Amino acid sequence: IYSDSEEDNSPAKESPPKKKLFQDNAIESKASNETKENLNGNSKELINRFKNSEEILNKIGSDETSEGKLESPEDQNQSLEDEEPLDKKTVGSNSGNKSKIVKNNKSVSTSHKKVISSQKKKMKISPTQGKKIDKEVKHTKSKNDQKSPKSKKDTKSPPAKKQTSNFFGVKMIDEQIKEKEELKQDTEVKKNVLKNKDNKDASIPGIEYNPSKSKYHPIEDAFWKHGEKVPYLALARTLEEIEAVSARLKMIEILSNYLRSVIVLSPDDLLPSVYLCLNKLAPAYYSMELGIAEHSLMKAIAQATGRSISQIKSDAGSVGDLGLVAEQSRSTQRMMFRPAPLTVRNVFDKLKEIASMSGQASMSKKMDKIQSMFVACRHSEARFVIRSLAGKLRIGLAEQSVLQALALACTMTPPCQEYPPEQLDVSKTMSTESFKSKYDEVALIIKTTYCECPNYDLIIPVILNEGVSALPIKITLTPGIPLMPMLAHPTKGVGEVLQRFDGLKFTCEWKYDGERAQIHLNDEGKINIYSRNQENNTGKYPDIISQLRSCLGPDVKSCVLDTEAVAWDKENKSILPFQVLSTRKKKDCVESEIKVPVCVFMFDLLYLNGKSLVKQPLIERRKLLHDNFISIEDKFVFATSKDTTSMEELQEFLENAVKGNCEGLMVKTLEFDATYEIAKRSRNWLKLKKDYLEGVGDTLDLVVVGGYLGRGKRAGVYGGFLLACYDLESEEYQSICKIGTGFSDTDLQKHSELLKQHVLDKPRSYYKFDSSHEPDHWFEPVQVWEVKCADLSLSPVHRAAIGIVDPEKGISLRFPRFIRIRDDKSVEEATSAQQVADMYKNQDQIKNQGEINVAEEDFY
DNA sequence: GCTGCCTGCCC
DNA sequence: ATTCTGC
DNA sequence: GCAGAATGGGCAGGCAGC
Repeated sequence: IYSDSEEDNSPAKESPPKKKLFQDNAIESKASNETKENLNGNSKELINRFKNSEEILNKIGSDETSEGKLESPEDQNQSLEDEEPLDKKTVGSNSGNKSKIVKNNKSVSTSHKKVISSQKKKMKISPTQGKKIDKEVKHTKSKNDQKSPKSKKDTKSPPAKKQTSNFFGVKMIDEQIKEKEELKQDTEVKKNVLKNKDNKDASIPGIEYNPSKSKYHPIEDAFWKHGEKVPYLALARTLEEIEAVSARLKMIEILSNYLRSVIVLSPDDLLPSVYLCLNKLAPAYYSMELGIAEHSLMKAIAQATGRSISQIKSDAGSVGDLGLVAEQSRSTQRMMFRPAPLTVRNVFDKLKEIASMSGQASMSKKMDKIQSMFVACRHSEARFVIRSLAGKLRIGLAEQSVLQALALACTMTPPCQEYPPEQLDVSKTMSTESFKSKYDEVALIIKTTYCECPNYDLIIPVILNEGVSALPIKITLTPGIPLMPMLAHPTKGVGEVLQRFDGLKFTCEWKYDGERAQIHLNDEGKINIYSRNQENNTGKYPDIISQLRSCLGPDVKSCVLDTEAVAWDKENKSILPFQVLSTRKKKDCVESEIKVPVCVFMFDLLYLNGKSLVKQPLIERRKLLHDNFISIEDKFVFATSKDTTSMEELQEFLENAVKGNCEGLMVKTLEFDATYEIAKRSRNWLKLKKDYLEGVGDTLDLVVVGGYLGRGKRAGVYGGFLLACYDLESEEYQSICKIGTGFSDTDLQKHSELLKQHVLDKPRSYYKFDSSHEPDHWFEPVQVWEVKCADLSLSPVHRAAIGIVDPEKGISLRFPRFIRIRDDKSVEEATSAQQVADMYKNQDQIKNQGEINVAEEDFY
């Protein structure tokens, strides 16, 4: 493995003098972006690529023209209205450089002001007060930043997720008022922001619904009556309260209060309520997709509000959340008729309808549907409807907490009682300890059931009709229904593995770079295959299905196997890269047409002949696996494993796994804590990969050339960046990857502060990139970052080392993450295109393939 | 019928 | 996938 | 250490628009 960091440190190495960057003579832009010939990137091609190093390639349209066009003119007409003073201040305190920034990014900054202004109006806060909010938001931020280590505790400011600070205005305001604001005030203002309601909204029944109040009464505190449909506003209010809190126990309590009301008053709405909280439509294996995401959603919002897409887009950029944008846009709308209030079931049904639409013109039908929902939204409903459509609720509560809340609700207010129920709050009638132990018991039952049968359509009715205690009897692990898979924790080295499993028996297995495949065989001989996320992959693997029988032992009637499906080169008996596997067709595959064969590596057995094995330790499950299944070359084989506790052997085994084209190792206890009980612990295994090790793995030093405005908790800073390597030959900065992980919150603050001083109004002519990666802001090349990755890949869109390994494809990074700033390197000393190409060619998998090719050539 | 964009799902 | 953070 | 939420590359599938 080529690790450049050390070599590069020696300044002796070619360090090109900073010079002719701006001489155009040398630039003979080889960027011949004529797109062209196009075979589609099919698998055969990829395989060939690994067999012969010369081939034909396909190209996805490139365009370097992205240089010029920055923003559409329409945004520039926005009136500045009453924010003028704020605007002036913002610009005024900028140094010359910065005022240019503001100008260049007019669309972003003006529209942002607009959002702020609408917030102000909504809150009925005078302009001065409004400014104060901005200040204070920033105040906490910078405080966090400056003395993070020490004052971490007292900067208990509202969570970042609620902040919508002005990206550009922030700094100067901060300087002006840096003095003495109390954090307490800050918190209070924040609270007001969240609680304050529109006058217009004040008349809406249910607006005061508050599931977070203490001693919540499921009947009296609800604002709808027994037998009525649950108003969507009740759920929206619940989600709002949850979002305003960061303590998970509190979130669970809030949600459980809402659920208690639903259970008592409107049990039929429990199922849609749960689904809406999870942002799911159905079990994953039903393959129900909305087919709507950010782009379509922006279009829908634009249409519904009569604004332009680019306005919506730029608001989304500065606010960091489409849901909030929608909520704010909506309030400016005047409506002739007030549509009927939304109900929970109503919203859920509409989402399902949207998902079920397909075929010609389905997109515009979906748009209509979204708009009809949108105009019926009141108060915060729009925020959550839009987020549901976007696929993320982002309230700090998800699957595990929903299950926990369900458990709490069912414990306090047991389902299936007559109305009015006798038991509304069981915790009042028993000791704290006995309540707690009952609660734990219920939670474990619900979670276990869910893990063995992740299907709320089955679980919720049983809870409602027969109670939680019926779950373990009625709903059990069944072949044909996927179960949650065991996952693994990353570990930083052999040392950490030995430390964690100190004194325990454990086994190590090669970690294959393929796709998780859970293979089910039921009593009737029916076979199903599920992905790691319970998607139904049965139609994707007819080859596995037709070959499964040959690997079954004589006594196997039914089973569930845990395996990894890996692209397989039969001739050379070797593993092909993940990228090859992923070119396989996904739907309705026909065995005879399969271009990428797979080999299945079996590593666990979860069910055999009618019996669940999840409570058995791995050592037993593995024995059953080996006793009942037969290894078939090229088709079904057991994962290579080794039981050892010797550090040296472990190390060596890891090296071998990497040489064998594997990612690393999986390490699992055999006896102690060795069951497959996901509900108790879902990451019970360890994974050990080469690139986790400190100082090992591929590391590159890359130049930051662009930034993307952050979303959610990254609103107000850049959430991701575009990185480039430097090509000495052409003096180009060639895009190599985007990066968005590895940063602490402080890192992000600092990066944003620095880089916003180097914003360009258009990319430099020597930046090479694909238009699909156009950042929100371009930067001057001013900083080098050390970045780690797991692999280098040939990329259809990135341009690094284009023309060296492949005439039309550049190189990109798999799993890129930020390590640190390299202040000791100038941008021209960044990893070069040639070095990138060398690193690509030096990868074990490429070399392995290369050796085979060489051998073949010799043979002929 | 072809292409490009968007989406969802693998990692 | 990786990584960071509040609890 | 869990749970959740930020974010990555890259593929096939599907629809819109030509």
